[in-house]
Amino acid sequence: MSQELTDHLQTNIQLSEEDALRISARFKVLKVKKKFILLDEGASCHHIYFVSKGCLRLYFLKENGTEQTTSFALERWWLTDFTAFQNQNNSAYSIQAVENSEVLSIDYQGFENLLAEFPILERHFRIIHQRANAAAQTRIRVLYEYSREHLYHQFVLKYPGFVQRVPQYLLASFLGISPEYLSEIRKKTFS
Amino acid sequence: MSQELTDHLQTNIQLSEEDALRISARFKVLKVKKKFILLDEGASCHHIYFVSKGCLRLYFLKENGTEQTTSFALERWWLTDFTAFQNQNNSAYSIQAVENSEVLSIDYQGFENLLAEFPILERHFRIIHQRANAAAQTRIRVLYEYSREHLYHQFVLKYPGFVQRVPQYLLASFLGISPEYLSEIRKKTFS
DNA sequence: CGGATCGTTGATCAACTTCAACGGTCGTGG
DNA sequence: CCACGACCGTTGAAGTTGATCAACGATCCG
Repeated sequence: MSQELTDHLQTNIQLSEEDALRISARFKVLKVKKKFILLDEGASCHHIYFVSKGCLRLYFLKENGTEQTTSFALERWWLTDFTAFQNQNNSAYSIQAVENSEVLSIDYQGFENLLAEFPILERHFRIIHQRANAAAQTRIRVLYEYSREHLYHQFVLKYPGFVQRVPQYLLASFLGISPEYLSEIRKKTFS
Repeated sequence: MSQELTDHLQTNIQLSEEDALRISARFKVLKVKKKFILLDEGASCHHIYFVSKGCLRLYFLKENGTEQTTSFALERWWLTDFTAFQNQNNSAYSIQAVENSEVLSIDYQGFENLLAEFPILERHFRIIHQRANAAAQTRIRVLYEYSREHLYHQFVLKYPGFVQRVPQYLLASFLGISPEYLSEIRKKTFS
């Protein structure tokens, strides 16, 4: 039973406390330590995850062997490899805990059942996904619009607290730059 | 009344022909010529668009004055600046017809009313948006994973017919490269 | 036919990567 | 609690990728 999930469920729709609890009970609670791997690239992706505490990251292995982080998920974010989840095939990404975290998970069938039993949730997830889409549009835009250096400065301005929470090499990976270059950028900034 | 829309609406949900027609009737039909601008950057974004025939593009103006295309929408795709649409404020993008097109549009309030009257549509759009999210995840991934040159080759392989439909400078813009560099890539390819 | 737009070419330049090396720090086992 | 090793961040040199600018040829359309 997670307070974060029941709160979250009630943000977009009218849902009784009872129903919120009944829904919340369908999720499995995972308490994971920093660096724990929830989903391994190549494994079948049956679950969707909700972060109730902590932080996860989604990443994959590039041809040159380095890890490329494509997203972080903080409290109250949903995360999975949506392509694999929908099509019920193997994941092209891994998911790892960046901090000690509490994560709720539900598998594909459980999720479908939930939507069938509580059709009001269709609206909730329609809104969640529509917003995620808006965010993705913006994300793609800034990748086109700005230099990597500018991207770093923007990120620090936008998420000042978050920069402290992740090691620098993960931030570099997320921004799509080498740790060395990020180091150079930071040096420039402070001098 | 658009055959494309009624067909599209019936792909994810059970919907009677009558209801499909009744829904479809709420959309305004726009027949636009190539290069016609449906939405102008900075204008208020009240509508969401469904492409029934032809092709649209979403783009914005970069600081250096060049246009950056971030997506194309082909038949049966939904398109808008989702951030602006949701929040009912001004658009950060423009939308232009790439070819002579037929487009259906509905404004924010009309869309909300439709969802209220036909709640089954929540499911339809939940699925549409979930899929769009999966696509965005993949899009972001390839932007990180591959060189611009590789991106071009992949694109040609994946959408061989589409490359013929758009002028080369728009393709370059979408790939995030200069027309000159695209020209160079093509030269290398054929020699 | 004439003008504007589009694609190409080559030269120079900026952004960012790669590699190798070094110093600091953190956590773990003795 | 200390010592050691692994990992992390930094530095500098050399190399790549792709942008920018200017000029020219081709093509499309009125």
